[in-house]
Amino acid sequence: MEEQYQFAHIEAKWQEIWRVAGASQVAEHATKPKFYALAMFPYPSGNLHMGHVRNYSIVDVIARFKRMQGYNVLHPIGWDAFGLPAENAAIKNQRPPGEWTWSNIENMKSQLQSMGISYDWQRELATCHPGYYRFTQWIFLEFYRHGLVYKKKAAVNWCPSCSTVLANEQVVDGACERCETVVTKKDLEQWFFKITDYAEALLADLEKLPGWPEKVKTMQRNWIGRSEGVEADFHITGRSESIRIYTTRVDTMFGVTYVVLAPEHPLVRALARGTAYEDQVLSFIEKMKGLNEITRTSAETEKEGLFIGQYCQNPLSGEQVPIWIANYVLLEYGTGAVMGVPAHDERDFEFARKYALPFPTVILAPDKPLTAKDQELEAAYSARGLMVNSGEFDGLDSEEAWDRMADALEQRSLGMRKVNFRLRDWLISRQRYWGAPIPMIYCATCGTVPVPEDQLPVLLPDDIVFKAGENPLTTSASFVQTVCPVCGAAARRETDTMDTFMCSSWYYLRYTDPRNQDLPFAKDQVDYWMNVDQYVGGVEHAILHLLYSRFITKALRDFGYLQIDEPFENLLTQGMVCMDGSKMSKSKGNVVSPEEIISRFGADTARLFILFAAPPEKDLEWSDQGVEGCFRFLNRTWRLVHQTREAILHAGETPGQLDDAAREMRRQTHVAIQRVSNDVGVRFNFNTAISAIMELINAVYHYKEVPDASPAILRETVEAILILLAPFAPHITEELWEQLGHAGGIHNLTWPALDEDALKQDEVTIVLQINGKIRDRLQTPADMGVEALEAQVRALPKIQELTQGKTIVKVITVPGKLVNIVVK
RNA sequence: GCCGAUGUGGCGGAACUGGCAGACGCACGGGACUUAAAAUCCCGCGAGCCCAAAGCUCGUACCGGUUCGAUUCCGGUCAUCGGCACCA
Repeated sequence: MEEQYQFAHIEAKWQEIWRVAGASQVAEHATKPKFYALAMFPYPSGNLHMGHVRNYSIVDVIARFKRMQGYNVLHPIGWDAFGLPAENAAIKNQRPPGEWTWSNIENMKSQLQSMGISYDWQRELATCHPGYYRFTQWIFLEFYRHGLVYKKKAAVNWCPSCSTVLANEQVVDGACERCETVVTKKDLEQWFFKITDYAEALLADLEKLPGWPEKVKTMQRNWIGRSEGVEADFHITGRSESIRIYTTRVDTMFGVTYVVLAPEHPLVRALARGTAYEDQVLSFIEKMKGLNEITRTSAETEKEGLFIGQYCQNPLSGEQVPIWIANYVLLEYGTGAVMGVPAHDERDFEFARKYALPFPTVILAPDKPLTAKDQELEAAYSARGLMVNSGEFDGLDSEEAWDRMADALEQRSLGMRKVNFRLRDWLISRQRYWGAPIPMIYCATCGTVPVPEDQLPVLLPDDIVFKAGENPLTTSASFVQTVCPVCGAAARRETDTMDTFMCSSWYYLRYTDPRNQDLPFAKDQVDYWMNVDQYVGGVEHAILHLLYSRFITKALRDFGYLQIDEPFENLLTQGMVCMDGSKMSKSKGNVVSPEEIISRFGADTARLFILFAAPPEKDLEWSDQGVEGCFRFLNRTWRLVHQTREAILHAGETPGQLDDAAREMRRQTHVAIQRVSNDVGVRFNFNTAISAIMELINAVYHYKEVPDASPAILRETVEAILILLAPFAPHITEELWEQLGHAGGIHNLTWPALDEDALKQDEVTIVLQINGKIRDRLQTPADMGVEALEAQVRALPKIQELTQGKTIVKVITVPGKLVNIVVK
């Protein structure tokens, strides 16, 4: 009776052996090419979920494959350990957030280890460890030193439920991306990172990332939102000030019939002061303040506005136009003021129709007759066309007029070309405890003073009170009260902590030198390992994490700490793990726990299924039966080795003379080597790689029953199966490799080389078509010439019958594949 | 509204450069083994015409085009998903 596949025993055995041996530890290497494989590090929520399993299985296959190909592979893991859930748990349990976090890390670490992933555990890091966040603070200070951090009072996004501010990127559909509470606006003094200084570079360098999915690059482009336009001054009639507007359609400037300011625009109150309009204006402003962000900025909200009693002058036409305020103009974008061109802008059109403002046409559609009356317009015309009613610019094409009018404004010093971005500066302050404290001190005499580098880290205090709705750091007297590093007087510490995205924007750099006590990373190490050759994670980070990381990398490069322009060479965004058509989530109750699957079938089965069920970038539908199928496959592999083991152990070194069946078996082995190498190494289609191995197993099951099956060929095939399968199912293959009498470990082998000669076939099947429709098939020698083949095909009775009475127009022959006879 | 992606059997998916549509797996059906069941092994499995076979016809969301030949290329339509959305 043959031995059973005891996955639990085998997996525990090899995990211990690998752990003791430090099997995946790496250091810089003088000659081997390096490869940096990275999965987005997890938040220590407490338990691994299937999304993690998928993410880490994908990267592990890549890492193991690259190792076998001779690369020096860095494959690290760590914990994105700061954040709100720990703090909420602290409030609930009245225990410190660190306690919750570290015990979660411990638990998830053992779950991760049960998956048999080839991490270099020596490099493990956690962002909540003082040895790490010390350098998060260090980076903050570097940015401060270089003028890329500033503090300003602004109307910021506030999540009432999380009681903290949020970055623009963390507001999704007007709600908090974490808890989905509707975000409000609050005027607060906050710390910002000047990501907008890098807007142009962040946009332009997307071109340097051919290894990124187009989808992610498009999302970043949209988020950065570059637009080319003109700023122009409309002089306010009877006053000294001007209103500066921003427009991308300077060519429509002769069609301006009003100018609109955002209600919050600083000029508004001044312009209304003491006029008959003042009361109305003030109450309109109040009304706008009361609206939440979603209704305020939604395109569906009806446009609403108010004339404020003043006029200004069109800088090009000289015309007087009324000044309005309206809800659809945003203070934060451009100059907070726009010109209204109802005939050529959809929004202005809607607004003008509501308030009976005129809409003169200044650009004619190419096919539109000049007779069309302005008031009969049914919609704004926003495309290019012929300039009319535009003074000296009449008759020009609108695109040419754009440049001429911009020139005219610049010459008269009434305006200038301006590039605008939708991207705003990154708000990094958080009114929370469980994050890296912002290393700044407020002194009554010296002002805002950075904490000196040698005083880092600014440690999180323990003497705090956790209460909902309050920043816990403000309750720690020992933390708040400090001395000024400049003058030594009593001073107050900054009590805000940093956005956790700050911590996760540089962790991939720390892995290259994780225990450095003096610097976030040493130059030679970071230069050796960076950049990340393959990064894998969920598409939900397309903007937040991936944009911030690119920014931090570029800035650190400019400070002289890095040589790279971009952190992540290749990016793979994996799909979600779904069940019953929707993403597995606790709230939907459709979760399958990795722990349960691993205990029932083993880690190898779990890994294999999650890689086999779908290509990595697509969503994956969970199937319990599919898991069982993969388990069956591994059992089949196990039995195959045990059934052929005796023959293999006694096989001679050389196969000798091969018969047809042996040659065909050998061919199939090398077809599989070719396919798996390409699918894993080039295409990242792990599902088809696994299919190819399954096919090879099916083939050898038949071959081993053939009389006189060659033991040497059996050995080559079975060993190839194990090696090809090793990156996917590391434990079972390691065990079976040992059982076949090999020492030294399957994962230390070199990836099998392809024997091109073995792929050659003596005979091939040729498809015979008439007018493109398949009529027959023909076995021919593989090396048959085109003419001989065509002659043979024409002579076939079936082909003769089908072409009888018709004229053969031409014959198309694809050697080794098909012959198509075109008849009339 | 704009941008991007996707659409193939009962299901997950394959077909890499325009050349045998449906590999591989799941489910299902049949058979072998077994006292029996499980496990395992073998065979079948897009639809229609047909008792069946041989054979023929249709078939990759829909309509059309290019081509000897289209799941693949081009134009249009529809549907689903994702991102952005009063950004001037």
